[in-house]
Amino acid sequence: MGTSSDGGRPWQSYTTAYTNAKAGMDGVDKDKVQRVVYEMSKGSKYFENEQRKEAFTKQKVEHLRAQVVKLSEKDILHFEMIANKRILELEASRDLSKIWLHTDMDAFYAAVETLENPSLRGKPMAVGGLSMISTANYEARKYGVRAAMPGFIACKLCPDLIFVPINFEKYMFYSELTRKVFRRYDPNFISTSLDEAYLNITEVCINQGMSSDEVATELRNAIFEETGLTCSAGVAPNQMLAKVCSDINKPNGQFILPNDRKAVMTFISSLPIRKIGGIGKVTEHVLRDALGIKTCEDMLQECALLRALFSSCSSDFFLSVGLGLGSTTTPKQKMRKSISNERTFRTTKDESFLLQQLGDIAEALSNDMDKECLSGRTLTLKLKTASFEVRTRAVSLQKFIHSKEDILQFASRMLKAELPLSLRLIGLRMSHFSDDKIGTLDPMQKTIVGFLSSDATGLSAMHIENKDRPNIGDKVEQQEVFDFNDRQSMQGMEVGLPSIDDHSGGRHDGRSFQCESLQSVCSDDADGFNMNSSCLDESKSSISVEPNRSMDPVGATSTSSHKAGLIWVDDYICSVCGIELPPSFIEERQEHSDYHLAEMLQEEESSCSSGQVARERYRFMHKETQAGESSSRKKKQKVKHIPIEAFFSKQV
DNA sequence: GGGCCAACTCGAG
DNA sequence: TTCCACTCGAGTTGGCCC
Repeated sequence: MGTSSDGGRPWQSYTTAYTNAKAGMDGVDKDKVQRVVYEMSKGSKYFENEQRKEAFTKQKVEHLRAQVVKLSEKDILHFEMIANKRILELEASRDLSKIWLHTDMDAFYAAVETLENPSLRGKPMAVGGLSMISTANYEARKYGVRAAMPGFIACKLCPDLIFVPINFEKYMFYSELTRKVFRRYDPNFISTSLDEAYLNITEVCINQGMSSDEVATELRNAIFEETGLTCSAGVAPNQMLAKVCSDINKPNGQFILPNDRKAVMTFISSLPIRKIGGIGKVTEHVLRDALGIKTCEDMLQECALLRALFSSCSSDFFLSVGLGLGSTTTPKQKMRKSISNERTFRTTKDESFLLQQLGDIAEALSNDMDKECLSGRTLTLKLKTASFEVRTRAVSLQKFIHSKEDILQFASRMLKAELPLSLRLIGLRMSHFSDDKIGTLDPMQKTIVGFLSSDATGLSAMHIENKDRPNIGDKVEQQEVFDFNDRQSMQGMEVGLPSIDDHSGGRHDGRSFQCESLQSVCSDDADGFNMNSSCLDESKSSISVEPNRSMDPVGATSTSSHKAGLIWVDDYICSVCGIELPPSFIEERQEHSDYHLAEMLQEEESSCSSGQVARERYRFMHKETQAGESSSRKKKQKVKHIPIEAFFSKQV
């Protein structure tokens, strides 16, 4: 982003959610749009935050590249064999018997506003405000104006742009009209938003003796007659492809992909991965720059790398994309999982103002919950600082709440624990709803939180007011001493293979563990949060060691190889747990061996009366290898399995 | 080993 | 002059506990 390598055109590398092409933007001078966006953004806090985020993505890319370099030819062949086997399995699951139709209303909000106010017709118009645009009509898109773009930037691109405020009631009314039409074709249609839906039109095609092309035309005509609005449609053998197809002939058009394997594979071969739902800016960047994957076909070409570097569920998703596979079933009715309310305001550190905002948000959230008869027990506070850094703090309660008073009580505690802080956004989210809607069940009856808590008011997992000593639940306070960005930047790399970079003991919770153990190690210090680093390192393993005991390193090493009994079956598979690691991943294999050694020592410890020898041996080995922290990750990877249908948002 | 938890990222519309 | 939203779902992690 704006480096010396950009040839004096730094805006070309500044990409946002709104600098990519969208329907109706084919003739737009992309370079000009990017330059304007860049010029209006550079130097701002927002811009700086975007730079930080991009730096983290680049770290991910570099990490993956390093892993690729380490793979030997033998490794590649090995993973290619596994990937090819998986491709055959996925291919066998291909279902070409269903016909799915995806509809997408054309510039929905803008079209509704124009329908109700015809004087807007033919003029560039956007729904939203100076801070953010929700959608823009096709006249505005010719200037590069589009959804998710700040209004003040849109004004620069199109000085004559007309702004219309959002009116959700109107959009919901028209959305319901479209749904009445959808029901005629598929009573169980899947609505993904006010203006999009998936319909299984298999039966309609068979029963009415119509082609999918004819059904799509008829449906679009019906929607126009009922609403006066146009929409686009895509037809394909599955939902993923139908969604891609509906974008091809936008606006007011349709595209039919036949239920034929050859047609699907031809269609998918040159399709950019960014067109696939679930692959966004970050994933595209990582796959392109680390593995050279640009099209869906590339996913199959690089199947060995995908299998080697990502978890099985991630690589399954990528391979499915390469094969043009997607969901062909209608899921059961989904229940709401959370409800939230947030608002942005002018950056301030005025405590009374922030608490006033919090009260308003709590009231709005409570009203929204009452409308849906919801009552929840997990309350999450979201904060956005002046530098656009987002923080969240959550509390799980002993009772289900929904009233403004209850919400505000717990939200205020969390907010006050963070102040003083300069903020630009506050949000509240409620989750873990009661089954009986607004109810009085005791949710903590079988949970450990209630066991830990002595707080009769309901605050259990947090101990905000207790600043005197560290506590397992003191996540809010411990956050203060932890640079979460550093940790988070590496988080996405920990897929498929254990990370060699992370010996820190984990994230915030890892630190909280360290702080807790310091209570015994550094008991002289009244304030558990001001430990120096050496003290933290010392406490890492949370073991107190008697100084006079000694350990024979040779003996310890031989125990490692002998008693853990770890061999690599077929050069790749751990004989103890079955996890797969290529021979060239020397450090990772060493970590893995250490993990099993630690396991073995733990067993030894439990059968030994004092356990001291085993602990010291472990401590010695741990220090020698600088490893052992990623062991639980390996365990998780081994057992984790997510069905392909459920995996529609990837993790990288 | 598995469920739960808190804090976080990513993506969508 | 104005200066980058809001809502929701789904995934990850390490730690805790039974």
